[in-house]
Amino acid sequence: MVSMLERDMREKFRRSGYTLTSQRRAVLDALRDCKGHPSAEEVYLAVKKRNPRVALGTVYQALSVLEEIGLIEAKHWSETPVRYDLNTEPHHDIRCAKCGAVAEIPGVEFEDFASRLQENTPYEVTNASLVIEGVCPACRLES
Amino acid sequence: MVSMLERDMREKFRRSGYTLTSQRRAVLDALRDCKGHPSAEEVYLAVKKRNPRVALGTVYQALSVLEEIGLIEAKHWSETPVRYDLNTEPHHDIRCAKCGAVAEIPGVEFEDFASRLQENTPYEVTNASLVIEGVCPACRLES
DNA sequence: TTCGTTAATAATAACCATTCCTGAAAAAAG
DNA sequence: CTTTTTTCAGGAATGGTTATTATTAACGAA
Repeated sequence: MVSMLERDMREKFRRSGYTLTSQRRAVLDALRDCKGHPSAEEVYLAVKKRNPRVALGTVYQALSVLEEIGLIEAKHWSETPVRYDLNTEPHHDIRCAKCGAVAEIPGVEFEDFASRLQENTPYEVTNASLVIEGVCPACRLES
Repeated sequence: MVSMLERDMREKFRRSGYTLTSQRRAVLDALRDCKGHPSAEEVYLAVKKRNPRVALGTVYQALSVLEEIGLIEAKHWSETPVRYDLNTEPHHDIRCAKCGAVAEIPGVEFEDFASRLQENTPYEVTNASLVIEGVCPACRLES
């Protein structure tokens, strides 16, 4: 059985004109396995376990392509580095300002809000993402 | 007449324990004059016109302090560098992905949405900002 | 298939926004 | 005024990301 994700991936590559190389697939696989929100460096390390010859620059380029065709999403929290996330169900991520732990926030409908943005600007809204920061329960106990 | 902003500024400095130095004031003034959303470098250049001896590092440190005490807001768009904004009325900024022009989007109530976030996560939400990107009318005509 | 063309990769150097470090200066406290 | 603490200027260092270049792989046409 071919997964939903698998078909979506092939379709998006086909439409974009980019080729689905083994490196790009490896980056996608790494993001799928790694449940968290890895940085480019972390993705690089994960990919390297399978294929030691891959270069960090290739991972950056792959992440950029995957984001462009909408398979993944880049989260620009106030701290560097940028972290990446599979672009699956609509959800929001909150990041602990102390320990960096990332959790998802479900059940908050953002799409209505986003569409109302479009009604209030002459710009063509291409991307509206929510960057949420907070303190996780564990870190709250410590302080 | 002492402006609202002036009083707010003094109050926030008093409460924070930081000293209101001429450099920090100059950075705040630069942000007030510069209607756009300047980068640290741009703020540095503006400040330097008045006081050529100021260092770039000082501007970074001042921006960091001003953000910490809530006088300004840092906008982390997907493109570096970080851009800064006076923290006045609640509003959202949209940034053109092509030319970088920034415009405000009014009349979209975000606070209700943000407070609902808190109900859906065990994290203590400290900051929720909206990062919106799009294409401005001028750039849309060109393409 | 084979040739020619284009796209993608590996390796590494370069870039640049930001942070760190040091001694000097200024401000606050006593 | 003296001591203590904070802030600053100048510059070096850091680190995430991008650019460069030669090589390799994928694609298309004959």
